[in-house]
Amino acid sequence: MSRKKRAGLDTDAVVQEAIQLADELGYDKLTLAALAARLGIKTPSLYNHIQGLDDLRQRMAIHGLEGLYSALLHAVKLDAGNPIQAVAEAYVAFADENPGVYAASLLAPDAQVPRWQELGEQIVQLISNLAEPYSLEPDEVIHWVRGFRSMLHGFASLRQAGGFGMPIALDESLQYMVKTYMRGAQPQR
Amino acid sequence: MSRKKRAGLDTDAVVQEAIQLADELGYDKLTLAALAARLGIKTPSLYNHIQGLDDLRQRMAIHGLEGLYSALLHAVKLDAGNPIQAVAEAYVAFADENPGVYAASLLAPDAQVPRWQELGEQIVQLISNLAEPYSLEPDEVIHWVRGFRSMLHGFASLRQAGGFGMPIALDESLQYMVKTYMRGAQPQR
DNA sequence: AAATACAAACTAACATCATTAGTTTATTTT
DNA sequence: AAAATAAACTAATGATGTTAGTTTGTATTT
Repeated sequence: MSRKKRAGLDTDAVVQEAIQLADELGYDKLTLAALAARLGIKTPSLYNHIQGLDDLRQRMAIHGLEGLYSALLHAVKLDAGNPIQAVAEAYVAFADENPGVYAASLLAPDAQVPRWQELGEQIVQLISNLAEPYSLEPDEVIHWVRGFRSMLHGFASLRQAGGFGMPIALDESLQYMVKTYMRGAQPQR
Repeated sequence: MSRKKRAGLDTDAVVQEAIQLADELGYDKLTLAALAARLGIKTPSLYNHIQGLDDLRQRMAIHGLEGLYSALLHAVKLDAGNPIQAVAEAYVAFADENPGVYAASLLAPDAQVPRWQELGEQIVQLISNLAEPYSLEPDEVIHWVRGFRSMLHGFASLRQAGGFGMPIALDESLQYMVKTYMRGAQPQR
């Protein structure tokens, strides 16, 4: 059952180390050479576990979406008071703490990989559920979800890129943004 | 006054061609080799006009911000009816039509380059002006601007990355998002 | 008009990177 | 113990960015 090979390496260990490296160096600075060195093997040996750089990035993307989904789910379960704010904070925190894998998760999903598509749908579903209190039309729910995701990704992305200049009171900015979007979605009386 | 050299090339022509190439191939696929070939010169000759790939990307970023600012300004001047929606549409359209240069414009501004900082501030100022009707406190204006930029960048970025799945009714989604944010920012009566 | 200066092209060379092919070796299975 | 297999290796190739040093065409100066 348990096959042990020379260095105890398998695909998952390689991807895991790649994620860690990408978080440290930045997604675009991740190289197979650096990864191999870190694992104590030569670059070509990586091809025993992954198909190449593109394949590695795909696997990182899937790990990223799994982590993100898990973080969002956890936020919903924990904070029942204001799930929308909780999800927003969890989303941004995840991107902040796992910049490498978050960048990978933005890769255009390959339709050939069902798990990929599936994870995307799960995340959309989770966010859709957040819109329930607003009693929106089905079409509007789609718009609401797209808007919410845009806000969160945009905020996380700009923040990561240093696009906000001085990083002062960013938490308040996130809160304000989400609060404002929520208030705007509320039925007008 | 007018110096003509061998191939009529100058820094600006190189950057211009690089932008065009990046828009065609994608920002990350832009290589000095491809750029040189397109200009009919050898790769090292590029170094007579630019300092290297990083320098080229910086120049592309500045051109991108100039183009973006210009597009937003134009939208404000033209559509006096709903300047916020007009700016949002102009922003997303610019990112859509100039994907390469828009990607470049997201580079973290180098504090050593004044023009860069300056353009960022101009864009922030332009967006700040949009918040005037809401009579917000100074702190709130900052939050409002950050939120608005996050929405627009997130929308443009996710759309570009194919993150929205089926690209159905994206214009309506953008309208909904902006409308909702606007409504939420309105003083409650 | 001839000489000089200079900018912009070139060739040659190097380091790094991803990738493929073929080989060795350690572990597992028979 | 022998055979099979998986995972490491070496060697080699083609791209890429970059630097150094050289040639050459245009512009300026004499």
